[in-house]
Parts: sequence; structure tokens; C-alpha cells
Amino acid sequence: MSENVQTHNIEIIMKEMLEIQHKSKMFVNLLSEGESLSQNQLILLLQLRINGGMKATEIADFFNVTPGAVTSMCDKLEALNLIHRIRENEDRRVVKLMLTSVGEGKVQDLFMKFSHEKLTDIAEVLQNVNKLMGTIF
Amino acid sequence: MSENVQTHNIEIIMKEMLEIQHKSKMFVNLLSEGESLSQNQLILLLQLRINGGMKATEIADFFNVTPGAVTSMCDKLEALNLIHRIRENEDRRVVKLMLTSVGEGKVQDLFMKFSHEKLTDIAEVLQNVNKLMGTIF
DNA sequence: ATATATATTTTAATAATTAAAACATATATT
DNA sequence: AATATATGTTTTAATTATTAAAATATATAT
Repeated sequence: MSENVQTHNIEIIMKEMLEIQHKSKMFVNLLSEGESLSQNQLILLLQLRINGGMKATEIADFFNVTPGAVTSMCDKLEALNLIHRIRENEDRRVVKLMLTSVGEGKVQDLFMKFSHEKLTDIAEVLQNVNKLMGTIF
Repeated sequence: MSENVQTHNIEIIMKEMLEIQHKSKMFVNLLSEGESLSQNQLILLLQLRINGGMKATEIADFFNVTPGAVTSMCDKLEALNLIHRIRENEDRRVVKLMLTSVGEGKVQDLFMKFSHEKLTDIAEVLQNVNKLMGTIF
């Protein structure tokens, strides 16, 4: 009996988690509609925007890839003139990846497909969603 | 003035969406801890479990990859004896990918690291999260 | 000075993905 | 029934992405 409850909960978790991931992936897809950017490229641009730039190692950690992979990811976005590398003066070993003004514009533009009201709705719901998820993870 | 509100909402959306994605990714990472399976392999196993098997084309659609990539993904999981291919009798062109009993066991085991209570909590929260996300997407 | 540690890039090899062709089966047309 | 067309999966060859390890550059400690 108790086992059935357990199994039922596991099924709910799988189902809901997959739907949540799918919905958020679809949202990012929607954002990047018409852009020739991959999901990860777009996510990196957003990350750079909200963090005000990131170190290569931070990017590697975030995407769970090796530093070499970060170099190649960033080379491509740099070639598109969306990001640029800035050597830090305090510690000249570190490279900070930052959005160019073109990159900033691109990120802002992505959201122009939504109305003002829709953006307000989405912002509020996502805040609540994140708060709710914070209670378990 | 109105532009600032807009920009503020966009920033909230980016920040919250990235955190939501990160949290759900971390959850899947936690699930697969100790397993030598990639995120996508694990997600495919869960999908097969909740859908009771999937056609190759459905998998390609879900992951947004070509049919050739599905063949190779599935070859690997088949080699691990986690899934198997079943030709459908109604239409012998289609292959249905299904969990083996080993695969079923593996999926069930993934959740054993959580207590009964924790699973109940997670299930409830995820249902609410998904409901909430449904209001905007 | 020298040694050791840290951050990024380069390199060569491996793995994953794609586009297109091949194969197998189904459905429609003559 | 024979032929043509469409659909679903696999194979193939080429491209792209990722890795592990070496190389480069800078920092910190002895």
C-alpha cells in the first residue's frame, strides 16, 4: 500500500519535472525564434546580461563543460560581435566575457515580441514559481 | 518611466527563468548522481517511463535532434540493456523504444535517495509549479 | 630566484550531430 | 496486381562540439 503511494509520487515528480523543463525550454525557444542562436548560446547571453559578465571558469561551471569548450563557445559569439573578452587588471590571468553593445541590444530585442502586460504577468509568475521551487531544492 | 518598468520586468524574467532552469537541472543531476548517464540519457529514460515507450520520431521531436541522432542515442542505452526496440505490428515501419526491466528498475532506484516525506513534498510543489507555469505558457 | 598554483588557450583525438542516401514498409493510383 | 509516392528508421560520410593534456601567461609563496 505504502509502496503504491511512493510509486505514485515518483510518477508525479517525473511527469511534472519533465513538463516544467519542457515549458521553460519552449520559452527560451520562443525567445530565440528567428535568431540563429542555439539554446545554450542564448542562455549564455542572458547569463552575461544578468551577471554583468562572467569569468571563463564560471561559464564552464555553469554549463558543466571543460574550459576548452568555453573558449570555443565564446570564440563563436565573439565572431558574431555579441560578446568580447576583457582581461582583468587586478588579475591578468582571468578573462571576463562581456556583452558588447550589439549583444546588449540583441538581448533586449528578444523580449520585444511580448506586450508590456504579458511581460508583467510572466515576471510575476516566474518569481512565484522560483520561490515555490526554493522550498524543496 | 514606462521603459524602466519594462526593462525591470525583462531583468526579472531572465533572472528567474535562469534560476528555474538551473534548479531543475540540479535536481536531475542529483537524481543521476553516481550513475554514468548524461542528463539527456536520464531524461529519455524518464520520458520512456512516463509515456510507456516512445517512437523514434517522438524522441527526435522532444530533443530537437535529427532521427539519426536518436538512433545513436538509443543504440547506447540499448547496449547498456536499459531500453530495447520493439517493431510495432500495426505499422512495421515504426520502432518503439521501451525500458527493459533493468531500465525500469534503474529509474525507480534513482528516487530511493529521497525519503517518503521528501517525495511527497516534491510531488506537491512540482504540481503547483507546473500549474502556475501553465498560466503563462 | 625558484617553485608552485591558478586561469585560459591550444592541440590532437574522440564523441556527437547532421544531411543525405539507403532500406523497409505503407498507402494510393492506375 | 504493378507502380508510384509517402512515411519511419538506419546507415554513411562529413561536420561540429567536447574532451584531456600540454602550452602559455600570470600570480603567489618559499
